[in-house]
Amino acid sequence: MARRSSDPARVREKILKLAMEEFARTGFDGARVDRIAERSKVSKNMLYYYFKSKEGLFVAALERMYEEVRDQQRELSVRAHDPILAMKQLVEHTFQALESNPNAIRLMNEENKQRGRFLRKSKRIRDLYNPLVETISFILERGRVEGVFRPGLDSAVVYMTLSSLCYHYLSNRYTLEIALGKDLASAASRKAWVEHVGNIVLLYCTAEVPSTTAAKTAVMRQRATSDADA
Amino acid sequence: MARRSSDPARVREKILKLAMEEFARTGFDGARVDRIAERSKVSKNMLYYYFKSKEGLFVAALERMYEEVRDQQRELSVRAHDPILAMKQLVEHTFQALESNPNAIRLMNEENKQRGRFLRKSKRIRDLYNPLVETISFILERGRVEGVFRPGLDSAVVYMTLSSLCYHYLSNRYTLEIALGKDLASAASRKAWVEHVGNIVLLYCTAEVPSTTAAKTAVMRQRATSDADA
Amino acid sequence: MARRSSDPARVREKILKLAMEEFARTGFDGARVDRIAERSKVSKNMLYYYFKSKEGLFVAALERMYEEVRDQQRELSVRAHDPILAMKQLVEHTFQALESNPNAIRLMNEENKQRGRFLRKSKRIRDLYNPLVETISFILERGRVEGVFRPGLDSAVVYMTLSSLCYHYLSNRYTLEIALGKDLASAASRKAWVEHVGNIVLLYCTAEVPSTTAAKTAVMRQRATSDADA
Amino acid sequence: MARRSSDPARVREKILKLAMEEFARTGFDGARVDRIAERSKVSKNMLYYYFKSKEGLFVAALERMYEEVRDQQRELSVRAHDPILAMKQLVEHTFQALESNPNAIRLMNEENKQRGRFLRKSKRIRDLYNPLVETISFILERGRVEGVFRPGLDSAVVYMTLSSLCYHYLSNRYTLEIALGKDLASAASRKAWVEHVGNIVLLYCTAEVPSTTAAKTAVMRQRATSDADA
DNA sequence: CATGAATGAGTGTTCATTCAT
DNA sequence: CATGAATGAACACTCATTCAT
Repeated sequence: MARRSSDPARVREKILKLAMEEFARTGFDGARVDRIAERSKVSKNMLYYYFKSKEGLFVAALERMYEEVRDQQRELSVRAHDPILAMKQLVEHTFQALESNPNAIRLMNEENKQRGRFLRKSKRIRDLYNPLVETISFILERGRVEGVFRPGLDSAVVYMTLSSLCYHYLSNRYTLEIALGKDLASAASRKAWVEHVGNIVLLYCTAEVPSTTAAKTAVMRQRATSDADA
Repeated sequence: MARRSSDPARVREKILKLAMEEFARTGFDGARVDRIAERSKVSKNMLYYYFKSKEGLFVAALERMYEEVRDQQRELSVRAHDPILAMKQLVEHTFQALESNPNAIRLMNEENKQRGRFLRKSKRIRDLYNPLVETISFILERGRVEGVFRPGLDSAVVYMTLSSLCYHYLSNRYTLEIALGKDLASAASRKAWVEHVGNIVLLYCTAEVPSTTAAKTAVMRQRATSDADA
Repeated sequence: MARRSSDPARVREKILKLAMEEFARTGFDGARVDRIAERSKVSKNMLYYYFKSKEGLFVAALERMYEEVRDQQRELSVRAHDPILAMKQLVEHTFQALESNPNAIRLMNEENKQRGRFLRKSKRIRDLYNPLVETISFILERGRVEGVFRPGLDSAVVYMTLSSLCYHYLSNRYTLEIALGKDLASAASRKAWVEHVGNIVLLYCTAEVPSTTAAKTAVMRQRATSDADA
Repeated sequence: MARRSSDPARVREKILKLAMEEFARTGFDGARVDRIAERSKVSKNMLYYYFKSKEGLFVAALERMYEEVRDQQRELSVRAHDPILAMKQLVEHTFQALESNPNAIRLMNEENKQRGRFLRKSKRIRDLYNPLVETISFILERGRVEGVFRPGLDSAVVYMTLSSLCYHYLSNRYTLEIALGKDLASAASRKAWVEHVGNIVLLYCTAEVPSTTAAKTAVMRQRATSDADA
């Protein structure tokens, strides 16, 4: 009913959404406050009223992004299945999450480019634990108990391994294509890579444990197929 | 006959060097033409005379960076040794090369952020083949012949695997540290990761080939040690 | 029936106090309405409710300042003593009043800078008579009757003389220090100046009246001492 | 012949002139860079090209003003005449200089309001000696030798006395008019004040020296006339 | 009386780029 | 080849003021 736009929380939200897009698309330096204001149909000063500065807006956008990622990973937890399947699904899910969230990748890259300077300003982000590592721990433990994974595996190492392989493919697509002369955007190419990542992670988790022969063989059979596609 | 001003090629070189630094440090949008001019002690007009525009300068800097990377990889070719050792050395060398060349990482990230927009403008870069993939092919072939690596391995996949794992650790250090709550900058941490990458790549190359037992066992022994460190 | 919020008059007062400070410190243009609101812990709207505009607030602050100055001068009236002593005390008091009231100086300067534009808007200020001039009249008259001051002295001229000499020393301290290369902030320097002003005013009031020899000699004795200090 | 405006020095000069006006009229905070740029018909960036910042421009304007004042006082030195006449002329000249230079007064006031913060930034200003004090020294010395002035006079005190009395009349005209209910702008009023200042300064210089009776009597005769006018 | 949210014109400053010499 | 001076659009940010509740 009011002439002025209704709900402050809604306005904040709209600004934040558009800010995430702008910052992801152009980086912190490339982002234009004017553009964010214009697109969110809010006058520039409101933007400063809510977020105090361009930096403040960026930090808020980062925080929101981290929350979204965490929530997404929380709801899609794959604790149910058998360890090997669970791990494969986890890889797939991680890849898909990153793929469907290009803004997250770009914001993280931006943050790394700035040497974590914005991260350091946000208590909220530091307190956002990553449920993925926990999920991995859970799967690793079950696998160990069931005798398909070897003992002594570090969930952090597994996390870094699979996320590096997923993230880099998506993040560095253009320079990889130059280096390899291949198209990485095709569905086939992506599918093959996800399978490759799953294989390699499982290989690492099952390696050298004698009784895993059956599992490993299954894994390798899949890999053989997918590698041929790539 | 010679003028006192240092010859044009040298000037170009100096500009390029400072431009690489500036672009790597601050990204394309954050980079300031004035700063590059000032630091290279060349008037701004010279900069435009040689490179036509900020974009032109960025492309030239990218080209130069790719050449340097290629040359570095060429001279350190590890074709000599036995396949398993060669692969391990290749991983180490790749990591070290990236680590000692943070500008290269940042420029590549920048280029990916811009969706390859500058890359596309440079014929020279597209023509720059990457000797690393060739080296990997060579090692894989020798490994296959010697019976330590399984057949059917794709050098591109191996390349992507090892470079993802090395690159991501260095490039995304800050967000990884947030996600894991660990310090990735320590020498111990880096060493453990390089060994982990070596292990995982070798695991992939030797997997499921029955006769590789000896090789695999050797690999795993090392891994056991390094994993304990991490 | 009473609301918990402190009564309007008190709020007005608080705002006014903080406004005087802000306007004195930074001038009209430098003053920030937000800052005044924040410091007086009153919402900006209240400020506009009470004073209508930034100008209105400034005028109110000016008025209040003039009232304070007048009240201060009223309560410290020195009508009691013998004329020469009274005049000396008046000078001292004037200097001290200005010195302890730097805001008054700055607000007056601001007002003069604006060519009296705000003064003209305030009937109240125009109606505020200055008791100082009256006091001077009183002292001059008594001095004339007692034969120590010469006749025909204009209280306005005496007022302007002594206030110029006191005011300027305090108001233009920084540029005077540049011009003279001296420190005017020291206690010794200030004391010497006040004595000098007293001497000069008395010299003017007693000049050339033959029978004043005694008074003049006394004055000069003091001057000799204080001039030596300066 | 050139399309772009001819002489850099001329451009700088034009900017400076307009800047002095703007700063004098509105003070530092009230001054608008845009306005200065527009009036001097120079694009805003040129202004920053030459003076680096609004502050830089203000400091430059202050410097220029001090130079002008010094030059003006230098050329009009009154060292020639007999001491009493010389002093009277000096007072008149000082008053006229300030009166014809309202920008100087306003810039000095501004500088004092800012507590000398700009002055401190300028080595040039600190090095600009004030020839006025020297002239006063000269006159005082001659007066002492001729026996019309008493010995032990401090040129700095005389300088402060006369400049306070001249400056304040002009600088604080509006608040003085309020305090006194008089018009200070009229020619008669100004003339009377200048004579008063002359009288008072001479009184101070000649006071209590027995043999000066003649001189003093002359002075007082003039004063009697002028005081009647006021 | 009192408040949080909103406005829009402006505020000092910077940028990549070009011109005349 | 080389330079100092110039451009103009943009940039992040701020201000006094007002509206709806």
